[in-house]
Amino acid sequence: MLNLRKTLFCGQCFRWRETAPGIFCGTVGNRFAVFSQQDFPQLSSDPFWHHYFDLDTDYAALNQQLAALNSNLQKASLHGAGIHILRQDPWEALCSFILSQNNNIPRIQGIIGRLCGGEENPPESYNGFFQKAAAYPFPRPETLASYSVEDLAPLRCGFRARYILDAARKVTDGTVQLEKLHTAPLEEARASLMQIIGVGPKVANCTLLYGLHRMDAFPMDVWMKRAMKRWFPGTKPETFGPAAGLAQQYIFDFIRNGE
DNA sequence: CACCAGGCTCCGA
DNA sequence: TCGGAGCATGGT
Repeated sequence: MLNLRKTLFCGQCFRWRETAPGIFCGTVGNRFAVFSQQDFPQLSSDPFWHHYFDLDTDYAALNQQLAALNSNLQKASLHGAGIHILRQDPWEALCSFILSQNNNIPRIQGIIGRLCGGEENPPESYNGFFQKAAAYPFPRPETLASYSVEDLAPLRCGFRARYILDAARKVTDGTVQLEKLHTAPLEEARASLMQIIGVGPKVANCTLLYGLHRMDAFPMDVWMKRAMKRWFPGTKPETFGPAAGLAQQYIFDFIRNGE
């Protein structure tokens, strides 16, 4: 059973807000939504949200596979049960994780909110719940490609501004073809993304996992290195198999909220 | 005031 | 190829 709060706030996406206890507001594509946990399973009948929340994937089966590999991973997967890997827009995921580097989640949310315009232009209210969830679509790469670093100054994203612009240009001119990365070999897809200034292995892997639903991608960072050393000494990411990305998300969530 | 934040680039050995 | 400073900004 999908857990909305865990799924939306485990660090895989940045445009949702819990505007009141149990009330989640966010924008996906050009749809602004207000959900609560009770909206499931009714939500699953809507094809758009069904796809976004990845309701066709058998997470129970994946959990069992992961839990069987290692007792520590079993703990992490129990703690993370209910997390789904969202099917986010590749471009939005790429931008989000470029902005996430050397940054923290609240500030990432703020920057992305400003990038989408919702922080400066909030609708008057939405069922009384609206606070600062950005009810505006994520800007397209063609739009951002026409901007300059100075134009992005109001975002206050610092040195990441030129990275965003380089990403926008390379996606717009076809240097990086995001849709092709769905089926490209993992290493090839990673190398393609790393043509972008400011995109290293971590950002590339996060883009693949969260933006292209490449469950085989394993974002390795300082957190994960620490976790691997502590809980899985001598283990390599490949050990986690085709659901390595999901394992990574469980472990990340476990470090943040469990442990 | 120091330190940190889901890293990456650049530079020097 | 490897290690470490520097990077802009905001929060604690």
